[in-house]
Parts: sequence; structure tokens; C-alpha cells
Amino acid sequence: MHYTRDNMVGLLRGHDINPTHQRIEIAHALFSRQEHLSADQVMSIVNTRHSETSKATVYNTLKLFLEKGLVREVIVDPSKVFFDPNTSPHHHIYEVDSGKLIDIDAEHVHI
Amino acid sequence: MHYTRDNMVGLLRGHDINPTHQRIEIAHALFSRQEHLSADQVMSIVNTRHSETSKATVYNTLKLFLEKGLVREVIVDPSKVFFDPNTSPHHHIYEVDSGKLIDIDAEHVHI
DNA sequence: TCCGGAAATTAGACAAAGTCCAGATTGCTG
DNA sequence: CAGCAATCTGGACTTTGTCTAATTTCCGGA
Repeated sequence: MHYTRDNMVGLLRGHDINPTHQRIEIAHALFSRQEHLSADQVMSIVNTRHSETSKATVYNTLKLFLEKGLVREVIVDPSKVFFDPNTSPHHHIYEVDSGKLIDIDAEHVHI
Repeated sequence: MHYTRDNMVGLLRGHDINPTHQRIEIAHALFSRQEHLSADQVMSIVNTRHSETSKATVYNTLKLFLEKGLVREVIVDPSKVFFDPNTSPHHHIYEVDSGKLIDIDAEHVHI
């Protein structure tokens, strides 16, 4: 599956989100790289060429995505929240030394 | 085991920490209530009667405790770091609705 | 096409958590 | 007591995130 901007439109609609220009860009930033990004990182990605999207909109949009289940919040760095495009049930293992964040399927963990 | 201030002195020394007045108070705040406290909460507990300990010292001391393995950091609320006096290997389950934080022994989790 | 309202976006002021620094205090140790 | 290192302090500062009031965009109906 390619994460083109066009596909983002469908993804957003599928989550009951009105696909505006800014929202498409932000979704694209998150999904095209399958990484955990902070609000700050999203902002600078979206605004690389010309300043296009305000801080308020980035925060509003990420909160909206969260509510609509498009992304998850990952809290691992005490000073920043990261957003995870992988919403399947899974745990994170955080390696303090390297700063790496590893996904572990929920099914593989038993309590 | 009672968490008296005198016992704190031993605890601190055992972790290679010079037991100053402020450090004893902060350790006492954390250990006498076996709870997860934020830096802010520690501050207001320590300064209930008269202002005794500055913000900088609270932060420095908590960081020191962290380095010396006296407490753990728990990151669960995106906007605040909490400090956990329970340093045995364990996981946390965070109930988003109630805000409760439940400890689970490391031994009971298998991957 | 034009109008009106709802939804979305914006800049910038603001708040809260945490950091940093330069100076003052404390407490040894000789 | 003098000197020195460790500790503590107030306050300025930074960073992440929130709020608000004003503007812009979008869309359906006349």
C-alpha cells in the first residue's frame, strides 16, 4: 500500500474526518514514514517548503486524529508526546540507551 | 518498615547520596506515601508549612535520586513526569478513564 | 452566481513544566 | 579560622502545548 496524498483522502473519510488540505498533509507526513513523530516534527515536515500550516492547526489536527482513532499517542520521552500511525493493539519497548522504540504485538504478551 | 526521616538518612547513604536536609524531606515525601508523585506535588508537600526548598533543588534532587536508582520515572501523563519509589522490576497499566496506575510484577508478564 | 452560516485555520498571547546560571550558604578538613 | 567543594537558591529563560478572537474556506440553497 502506497501512502499517496490521494489515498490519505480515503483514509480520512473512512475515519469520518473531513479531508482538508492541511489534514491531508499531516496524515501524509505521519503515514508515509511509518515512524513515531512529535507535533514539532510534523510541523517542520509539513512546513518544509513554505510555511503552510500553523501550530494551532497541527495540534488541533493531531488531537482530532487521536479522537477518531487514526493515530495513537505514545508517551515515552518525558518532554514530548509522539504519535503512532500503527493503531493495532501493541506494546512498546523503549530502549533508554539508544532511544529506540520497538513494537511488540499484543498477542505475544501474556499476563 | 516505617519511613521516618531517620530511616531516610540510611536509605540515602545506602544509595551513595549525601543526606542533606532537603534530600531527606524529599525522600520522606516520596516514600512515606507509597505513591507516584510529580515534581510539582513533591514541591508542595515539602513546602507545606514554610517555603523550605526551591524548585531548582526539587528538580535536581529528583534527577539525582533517579541516577542513583532510588526512584524510577513513570511517564504516563503526557504533560508530567511522575516518580515511583517502587524500583523493583514491574510494569504499569494505566487506566485512561480513571487515571489509575496499576503495578504488575515483571515476573507475571511473558513475551 | 450570490448569500449566509458552519467548519476550519490562523497568529499570537498565554500557561505550565522543566532547565540553567551566577551568586549565596553550608559543611568539612587542615 | 581559612579555604574549598558541594549544595542550594531565586529568577530568568526555554519548550511544549493551549486558548481565543478574528479571518478564511467551503458548501447548500435561492
